[in-house]
Amino acid sequence: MTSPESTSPAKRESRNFIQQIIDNDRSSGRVTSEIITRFPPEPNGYPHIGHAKAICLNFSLADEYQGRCHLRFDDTNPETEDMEYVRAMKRDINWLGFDWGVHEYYASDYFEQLYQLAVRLIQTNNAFIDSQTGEEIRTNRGTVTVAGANSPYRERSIDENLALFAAMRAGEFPDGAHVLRAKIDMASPNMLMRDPVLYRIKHAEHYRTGNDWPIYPLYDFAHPLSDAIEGITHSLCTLEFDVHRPLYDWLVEALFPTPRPHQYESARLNLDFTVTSKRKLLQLVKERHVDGWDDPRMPTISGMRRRGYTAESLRRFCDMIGVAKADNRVDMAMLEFAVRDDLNTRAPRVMCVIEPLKIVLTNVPAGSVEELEASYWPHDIPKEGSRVVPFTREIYIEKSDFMEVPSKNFHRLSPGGEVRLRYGYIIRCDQVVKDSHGEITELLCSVDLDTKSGDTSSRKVKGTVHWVSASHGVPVEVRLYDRLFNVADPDDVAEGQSFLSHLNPESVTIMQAVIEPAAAAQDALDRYQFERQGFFFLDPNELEKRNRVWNRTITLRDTWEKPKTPEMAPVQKKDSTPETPQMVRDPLEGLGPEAILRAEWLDRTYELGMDDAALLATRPHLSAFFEEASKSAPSISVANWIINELRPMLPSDGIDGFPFSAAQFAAFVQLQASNTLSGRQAKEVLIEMVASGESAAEIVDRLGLKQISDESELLAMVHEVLNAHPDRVEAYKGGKTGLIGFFMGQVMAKSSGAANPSTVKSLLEKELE
RNA sequence: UGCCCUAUAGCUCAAUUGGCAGAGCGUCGGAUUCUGGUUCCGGAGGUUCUAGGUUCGACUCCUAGUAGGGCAACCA
Repeated sequence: MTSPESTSPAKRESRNFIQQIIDNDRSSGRVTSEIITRFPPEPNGYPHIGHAKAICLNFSLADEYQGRCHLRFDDTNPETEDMEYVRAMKRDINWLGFDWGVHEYYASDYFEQLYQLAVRLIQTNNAFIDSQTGEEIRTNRGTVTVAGANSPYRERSIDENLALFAAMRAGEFPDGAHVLRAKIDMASPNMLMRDPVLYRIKHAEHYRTGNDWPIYPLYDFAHPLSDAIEGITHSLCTLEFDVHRPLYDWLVEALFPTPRPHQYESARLNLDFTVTSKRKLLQLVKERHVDGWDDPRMPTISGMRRRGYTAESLRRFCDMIGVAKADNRVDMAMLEFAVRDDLNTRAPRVMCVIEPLKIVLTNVPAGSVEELEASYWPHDIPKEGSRVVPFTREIYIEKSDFMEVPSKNFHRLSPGGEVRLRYGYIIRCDQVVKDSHGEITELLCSVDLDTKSGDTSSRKVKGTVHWVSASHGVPVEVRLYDRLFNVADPDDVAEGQSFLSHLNPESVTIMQAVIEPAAAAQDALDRYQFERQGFFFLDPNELEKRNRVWNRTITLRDTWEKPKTPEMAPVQKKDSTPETPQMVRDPLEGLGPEAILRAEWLDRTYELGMDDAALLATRPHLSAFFEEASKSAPSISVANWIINELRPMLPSDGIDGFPFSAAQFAAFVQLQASNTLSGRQAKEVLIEMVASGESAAEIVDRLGLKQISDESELLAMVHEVLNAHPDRVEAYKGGKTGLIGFFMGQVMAKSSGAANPSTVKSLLEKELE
């Protein structure tokens, strides 16, 4: 600790809250085995970007800790599930680049085991067969504000329950006749704990177990127990399952020994301009608003793959957005960045004109074909390879690269203007040819033959455009995709409206383009950047039908002439709504008459202030302790220490008693009030007192604690700290006075918290003059 | 109206657990460029939801509020 370098350790890589939990579990010994996570989809739909987040989370975490991640299909509902979805899920996880190895599981494989666990729950009187109708169960569950009522069948004998459950399993009852319920608490404020249903009768064919089972477990039963069966250590799910956690723990604790799995919840992903609810995606497909689950506009993994997104970019995106518990809505720009960044170094460049405008190069002889060499890669990407581009008298350029009346800053072609043909020559527009309607049909241009590409002495022009030979170019279909919805949050709709009303009618545009021959050849790749246009991917579905159709994966970033939104000028500050002036709150509000009297008395007698007085007045166990301790220590200090420090250390607010007497506590407060201990040391002592019940004096003695107030001793430390950080001293003198906190922290650390802070502060201020 | 979760830059997240409020994306400006791409450099952007309190020091602890989200399927 003496070397100055050691005081500024390399900045630690930031850890999300789940990584922190796992780190803790390992260092505290809660988990001694390897880390085992799981990804548990229900096979009832195609995986989408939200699944991708969960897949990346679970598999990456397992990878990071050299554990493993199971793939488990949560297939306990026979009515919605299908093998098709299992296949899609497995294919997409693999495509994303993750491998579950041999650890492929199905909740349906546990049906027998789960059944036996349910029997055990009945045997231990933790579950019963309820014969109420679904309607009755619902009404008797109560509401969020009123407690439910026990089922009349709740006290059936264990034997009767066992017999009934066996008969259910044997298929002797019709759907809905009985259910198995956990016996927990119909008055619980958590609705999930009001005797939740564990098993229901359902005579339905399951896609894997066929008609073997007339009863099926529910998620709340199957999920935690499947986790326990597989030895999952960390079971991650989305936020809305947080209310299920007590039930998860209840079941696992009732049926499994330690170590048990634990559930942790994080926020689901919301992405701008799209929807991810399974119901809505299904509706888009069924009502043919899109072309199927893998329509390139869909946020499904298969859709994004077909559009040309890469697995790497999706993984990168998931990494970028992180994991937290706050509801979120991720900016599309984040995804687009990840995609472009990956594609930039991955996709060779070719030229394709999407909206052709014919150009006749008047000084190029008809029939001449010059073969121009063109690199597949720009100068800044260290990859090799090139192709030949035919240059002929008639070529196409992009319609938008010509303006008859150029706007300011337009530096492409205009009458009399010049532009460079990429990999070719500089041309000048000599004449604009129009038809009888005044529509431009072609441009007559002349080539400056001294300006061939690669000629370093060649002069420079502002603009460079892509082009394709009219005679050698190949016609090809391209599909340009835009966002599926035209508002950021399609779910945000007025009463009676559907998210469909926000569908973007122009989310796809089909164009007949002309592409350079190299990219249309048999040995051409399936992914290119069309220069100045974007990244394109050969549609795999069309390719199977022997059609070459290019999907635009994403445009290039375009910083030219952004349409400025009208209200751009004054940056809208978020409304801080100071409309309602903060009311001066009465701390006594809501208190009973005797509590008010008591609070007023406490305030008067001890000069506590009404806030603290009210708090103590409503907590008799605290105020008794306070009054007793106040006999031998300053009352305000006692109150502050009780309210701010002691109380949060005690379980259930200290209502179950204190680990020491009020007199002992007073002695402790006195130690600090008399300046024997610094505030920091005092906190340390208090923690020890709560943990061990030792007296403050004993702890102070044992740990050798004593506040350092001696100025010369402190000054030495101050000098040491300042000398160790000349750069920061400089910064401080330059006006960065917030650094006083840094210096304070350094001195406090050096003295192990023993330094008298006010003395240190004044010394520091004096030294830094 | 009960219980639970959440709130830090425009967006998504950090802040070594009480000690310099930072990063990526976006945005704006400049340099480079035969892609208005890329790359490089720089700037702006903060009442850490609010109001009190504890502390030498609070995003972090205490009190009271506010706002958003979740929970009352025999779905997952």
